[in-house]
Amino acid sequence: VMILRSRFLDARRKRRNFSKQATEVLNEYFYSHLSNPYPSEEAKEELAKKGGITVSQVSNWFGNKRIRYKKNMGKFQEEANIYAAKTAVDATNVVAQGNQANSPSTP
Amino acid sequence: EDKDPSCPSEPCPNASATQTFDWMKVKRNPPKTAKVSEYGLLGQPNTIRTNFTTKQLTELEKEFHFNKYLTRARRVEIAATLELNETQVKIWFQNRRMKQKKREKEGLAPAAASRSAK
DNA sequence: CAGGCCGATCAATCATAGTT
DNA sequence: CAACTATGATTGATCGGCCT
Repeated sequence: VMILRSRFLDARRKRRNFSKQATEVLNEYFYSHLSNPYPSEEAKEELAKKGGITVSQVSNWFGNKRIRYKKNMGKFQEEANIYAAKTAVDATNVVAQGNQANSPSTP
Repeated sequence: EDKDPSCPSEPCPNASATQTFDWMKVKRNPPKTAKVSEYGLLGQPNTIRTNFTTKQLTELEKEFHFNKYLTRARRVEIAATLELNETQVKIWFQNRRMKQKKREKEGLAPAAASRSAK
């Protein structure tokens, strides 16, 4: 019951915020898949590559993002709109029809 | 205690643009680590995750290096020695193995990257 | 059918980086 | 510079699936 908070005084926690681009890539995926923000292992690898971080970091990011998002959805509305608009630009190519397919490469 | 944690008495009028998907409603059951027989009666169930002491972690770590997998007998023994549930010991080993695997994986990928750089 | 393991995830918390 | 917030990582424990 003592102050055994010395659980891990390890210096392994030299956190460094992700690069702007990494966050960009992650948020883009998150908000464009808001209905199911659970990237597959393959998707995580790709996100990791694009963001210049590790797969574990991608997993951590999504884990934290999901929990924090649902914890306080209101706080993310603004962010959601920003990225929603971003991904929308990608579809403005074919303004002729409302194509819902958002998976460029799906055999 | 049968109540609906979400929207007590209204069909949830999805406010703005973004709606509420299933994953946002996911709720985990509270840890059953609680032991009604320990303090006399319920009241303060260990609703939170138990914090292992440094001593317990040290012992578990030692055992892990001895054997990555537990035996029923070993488990009972360790649980008794460390004053933990057999389940807690079991779970610790499972998590530990996953952690080990993760570390190995992370320990190889960077190696391959530095290989080309050198 | 019960019990253990895996892989993924949750959820709470720690410790620090970045803001105000 | 202190106080507060945002964020990455850690970890005990849960969930679903598979195997024995």
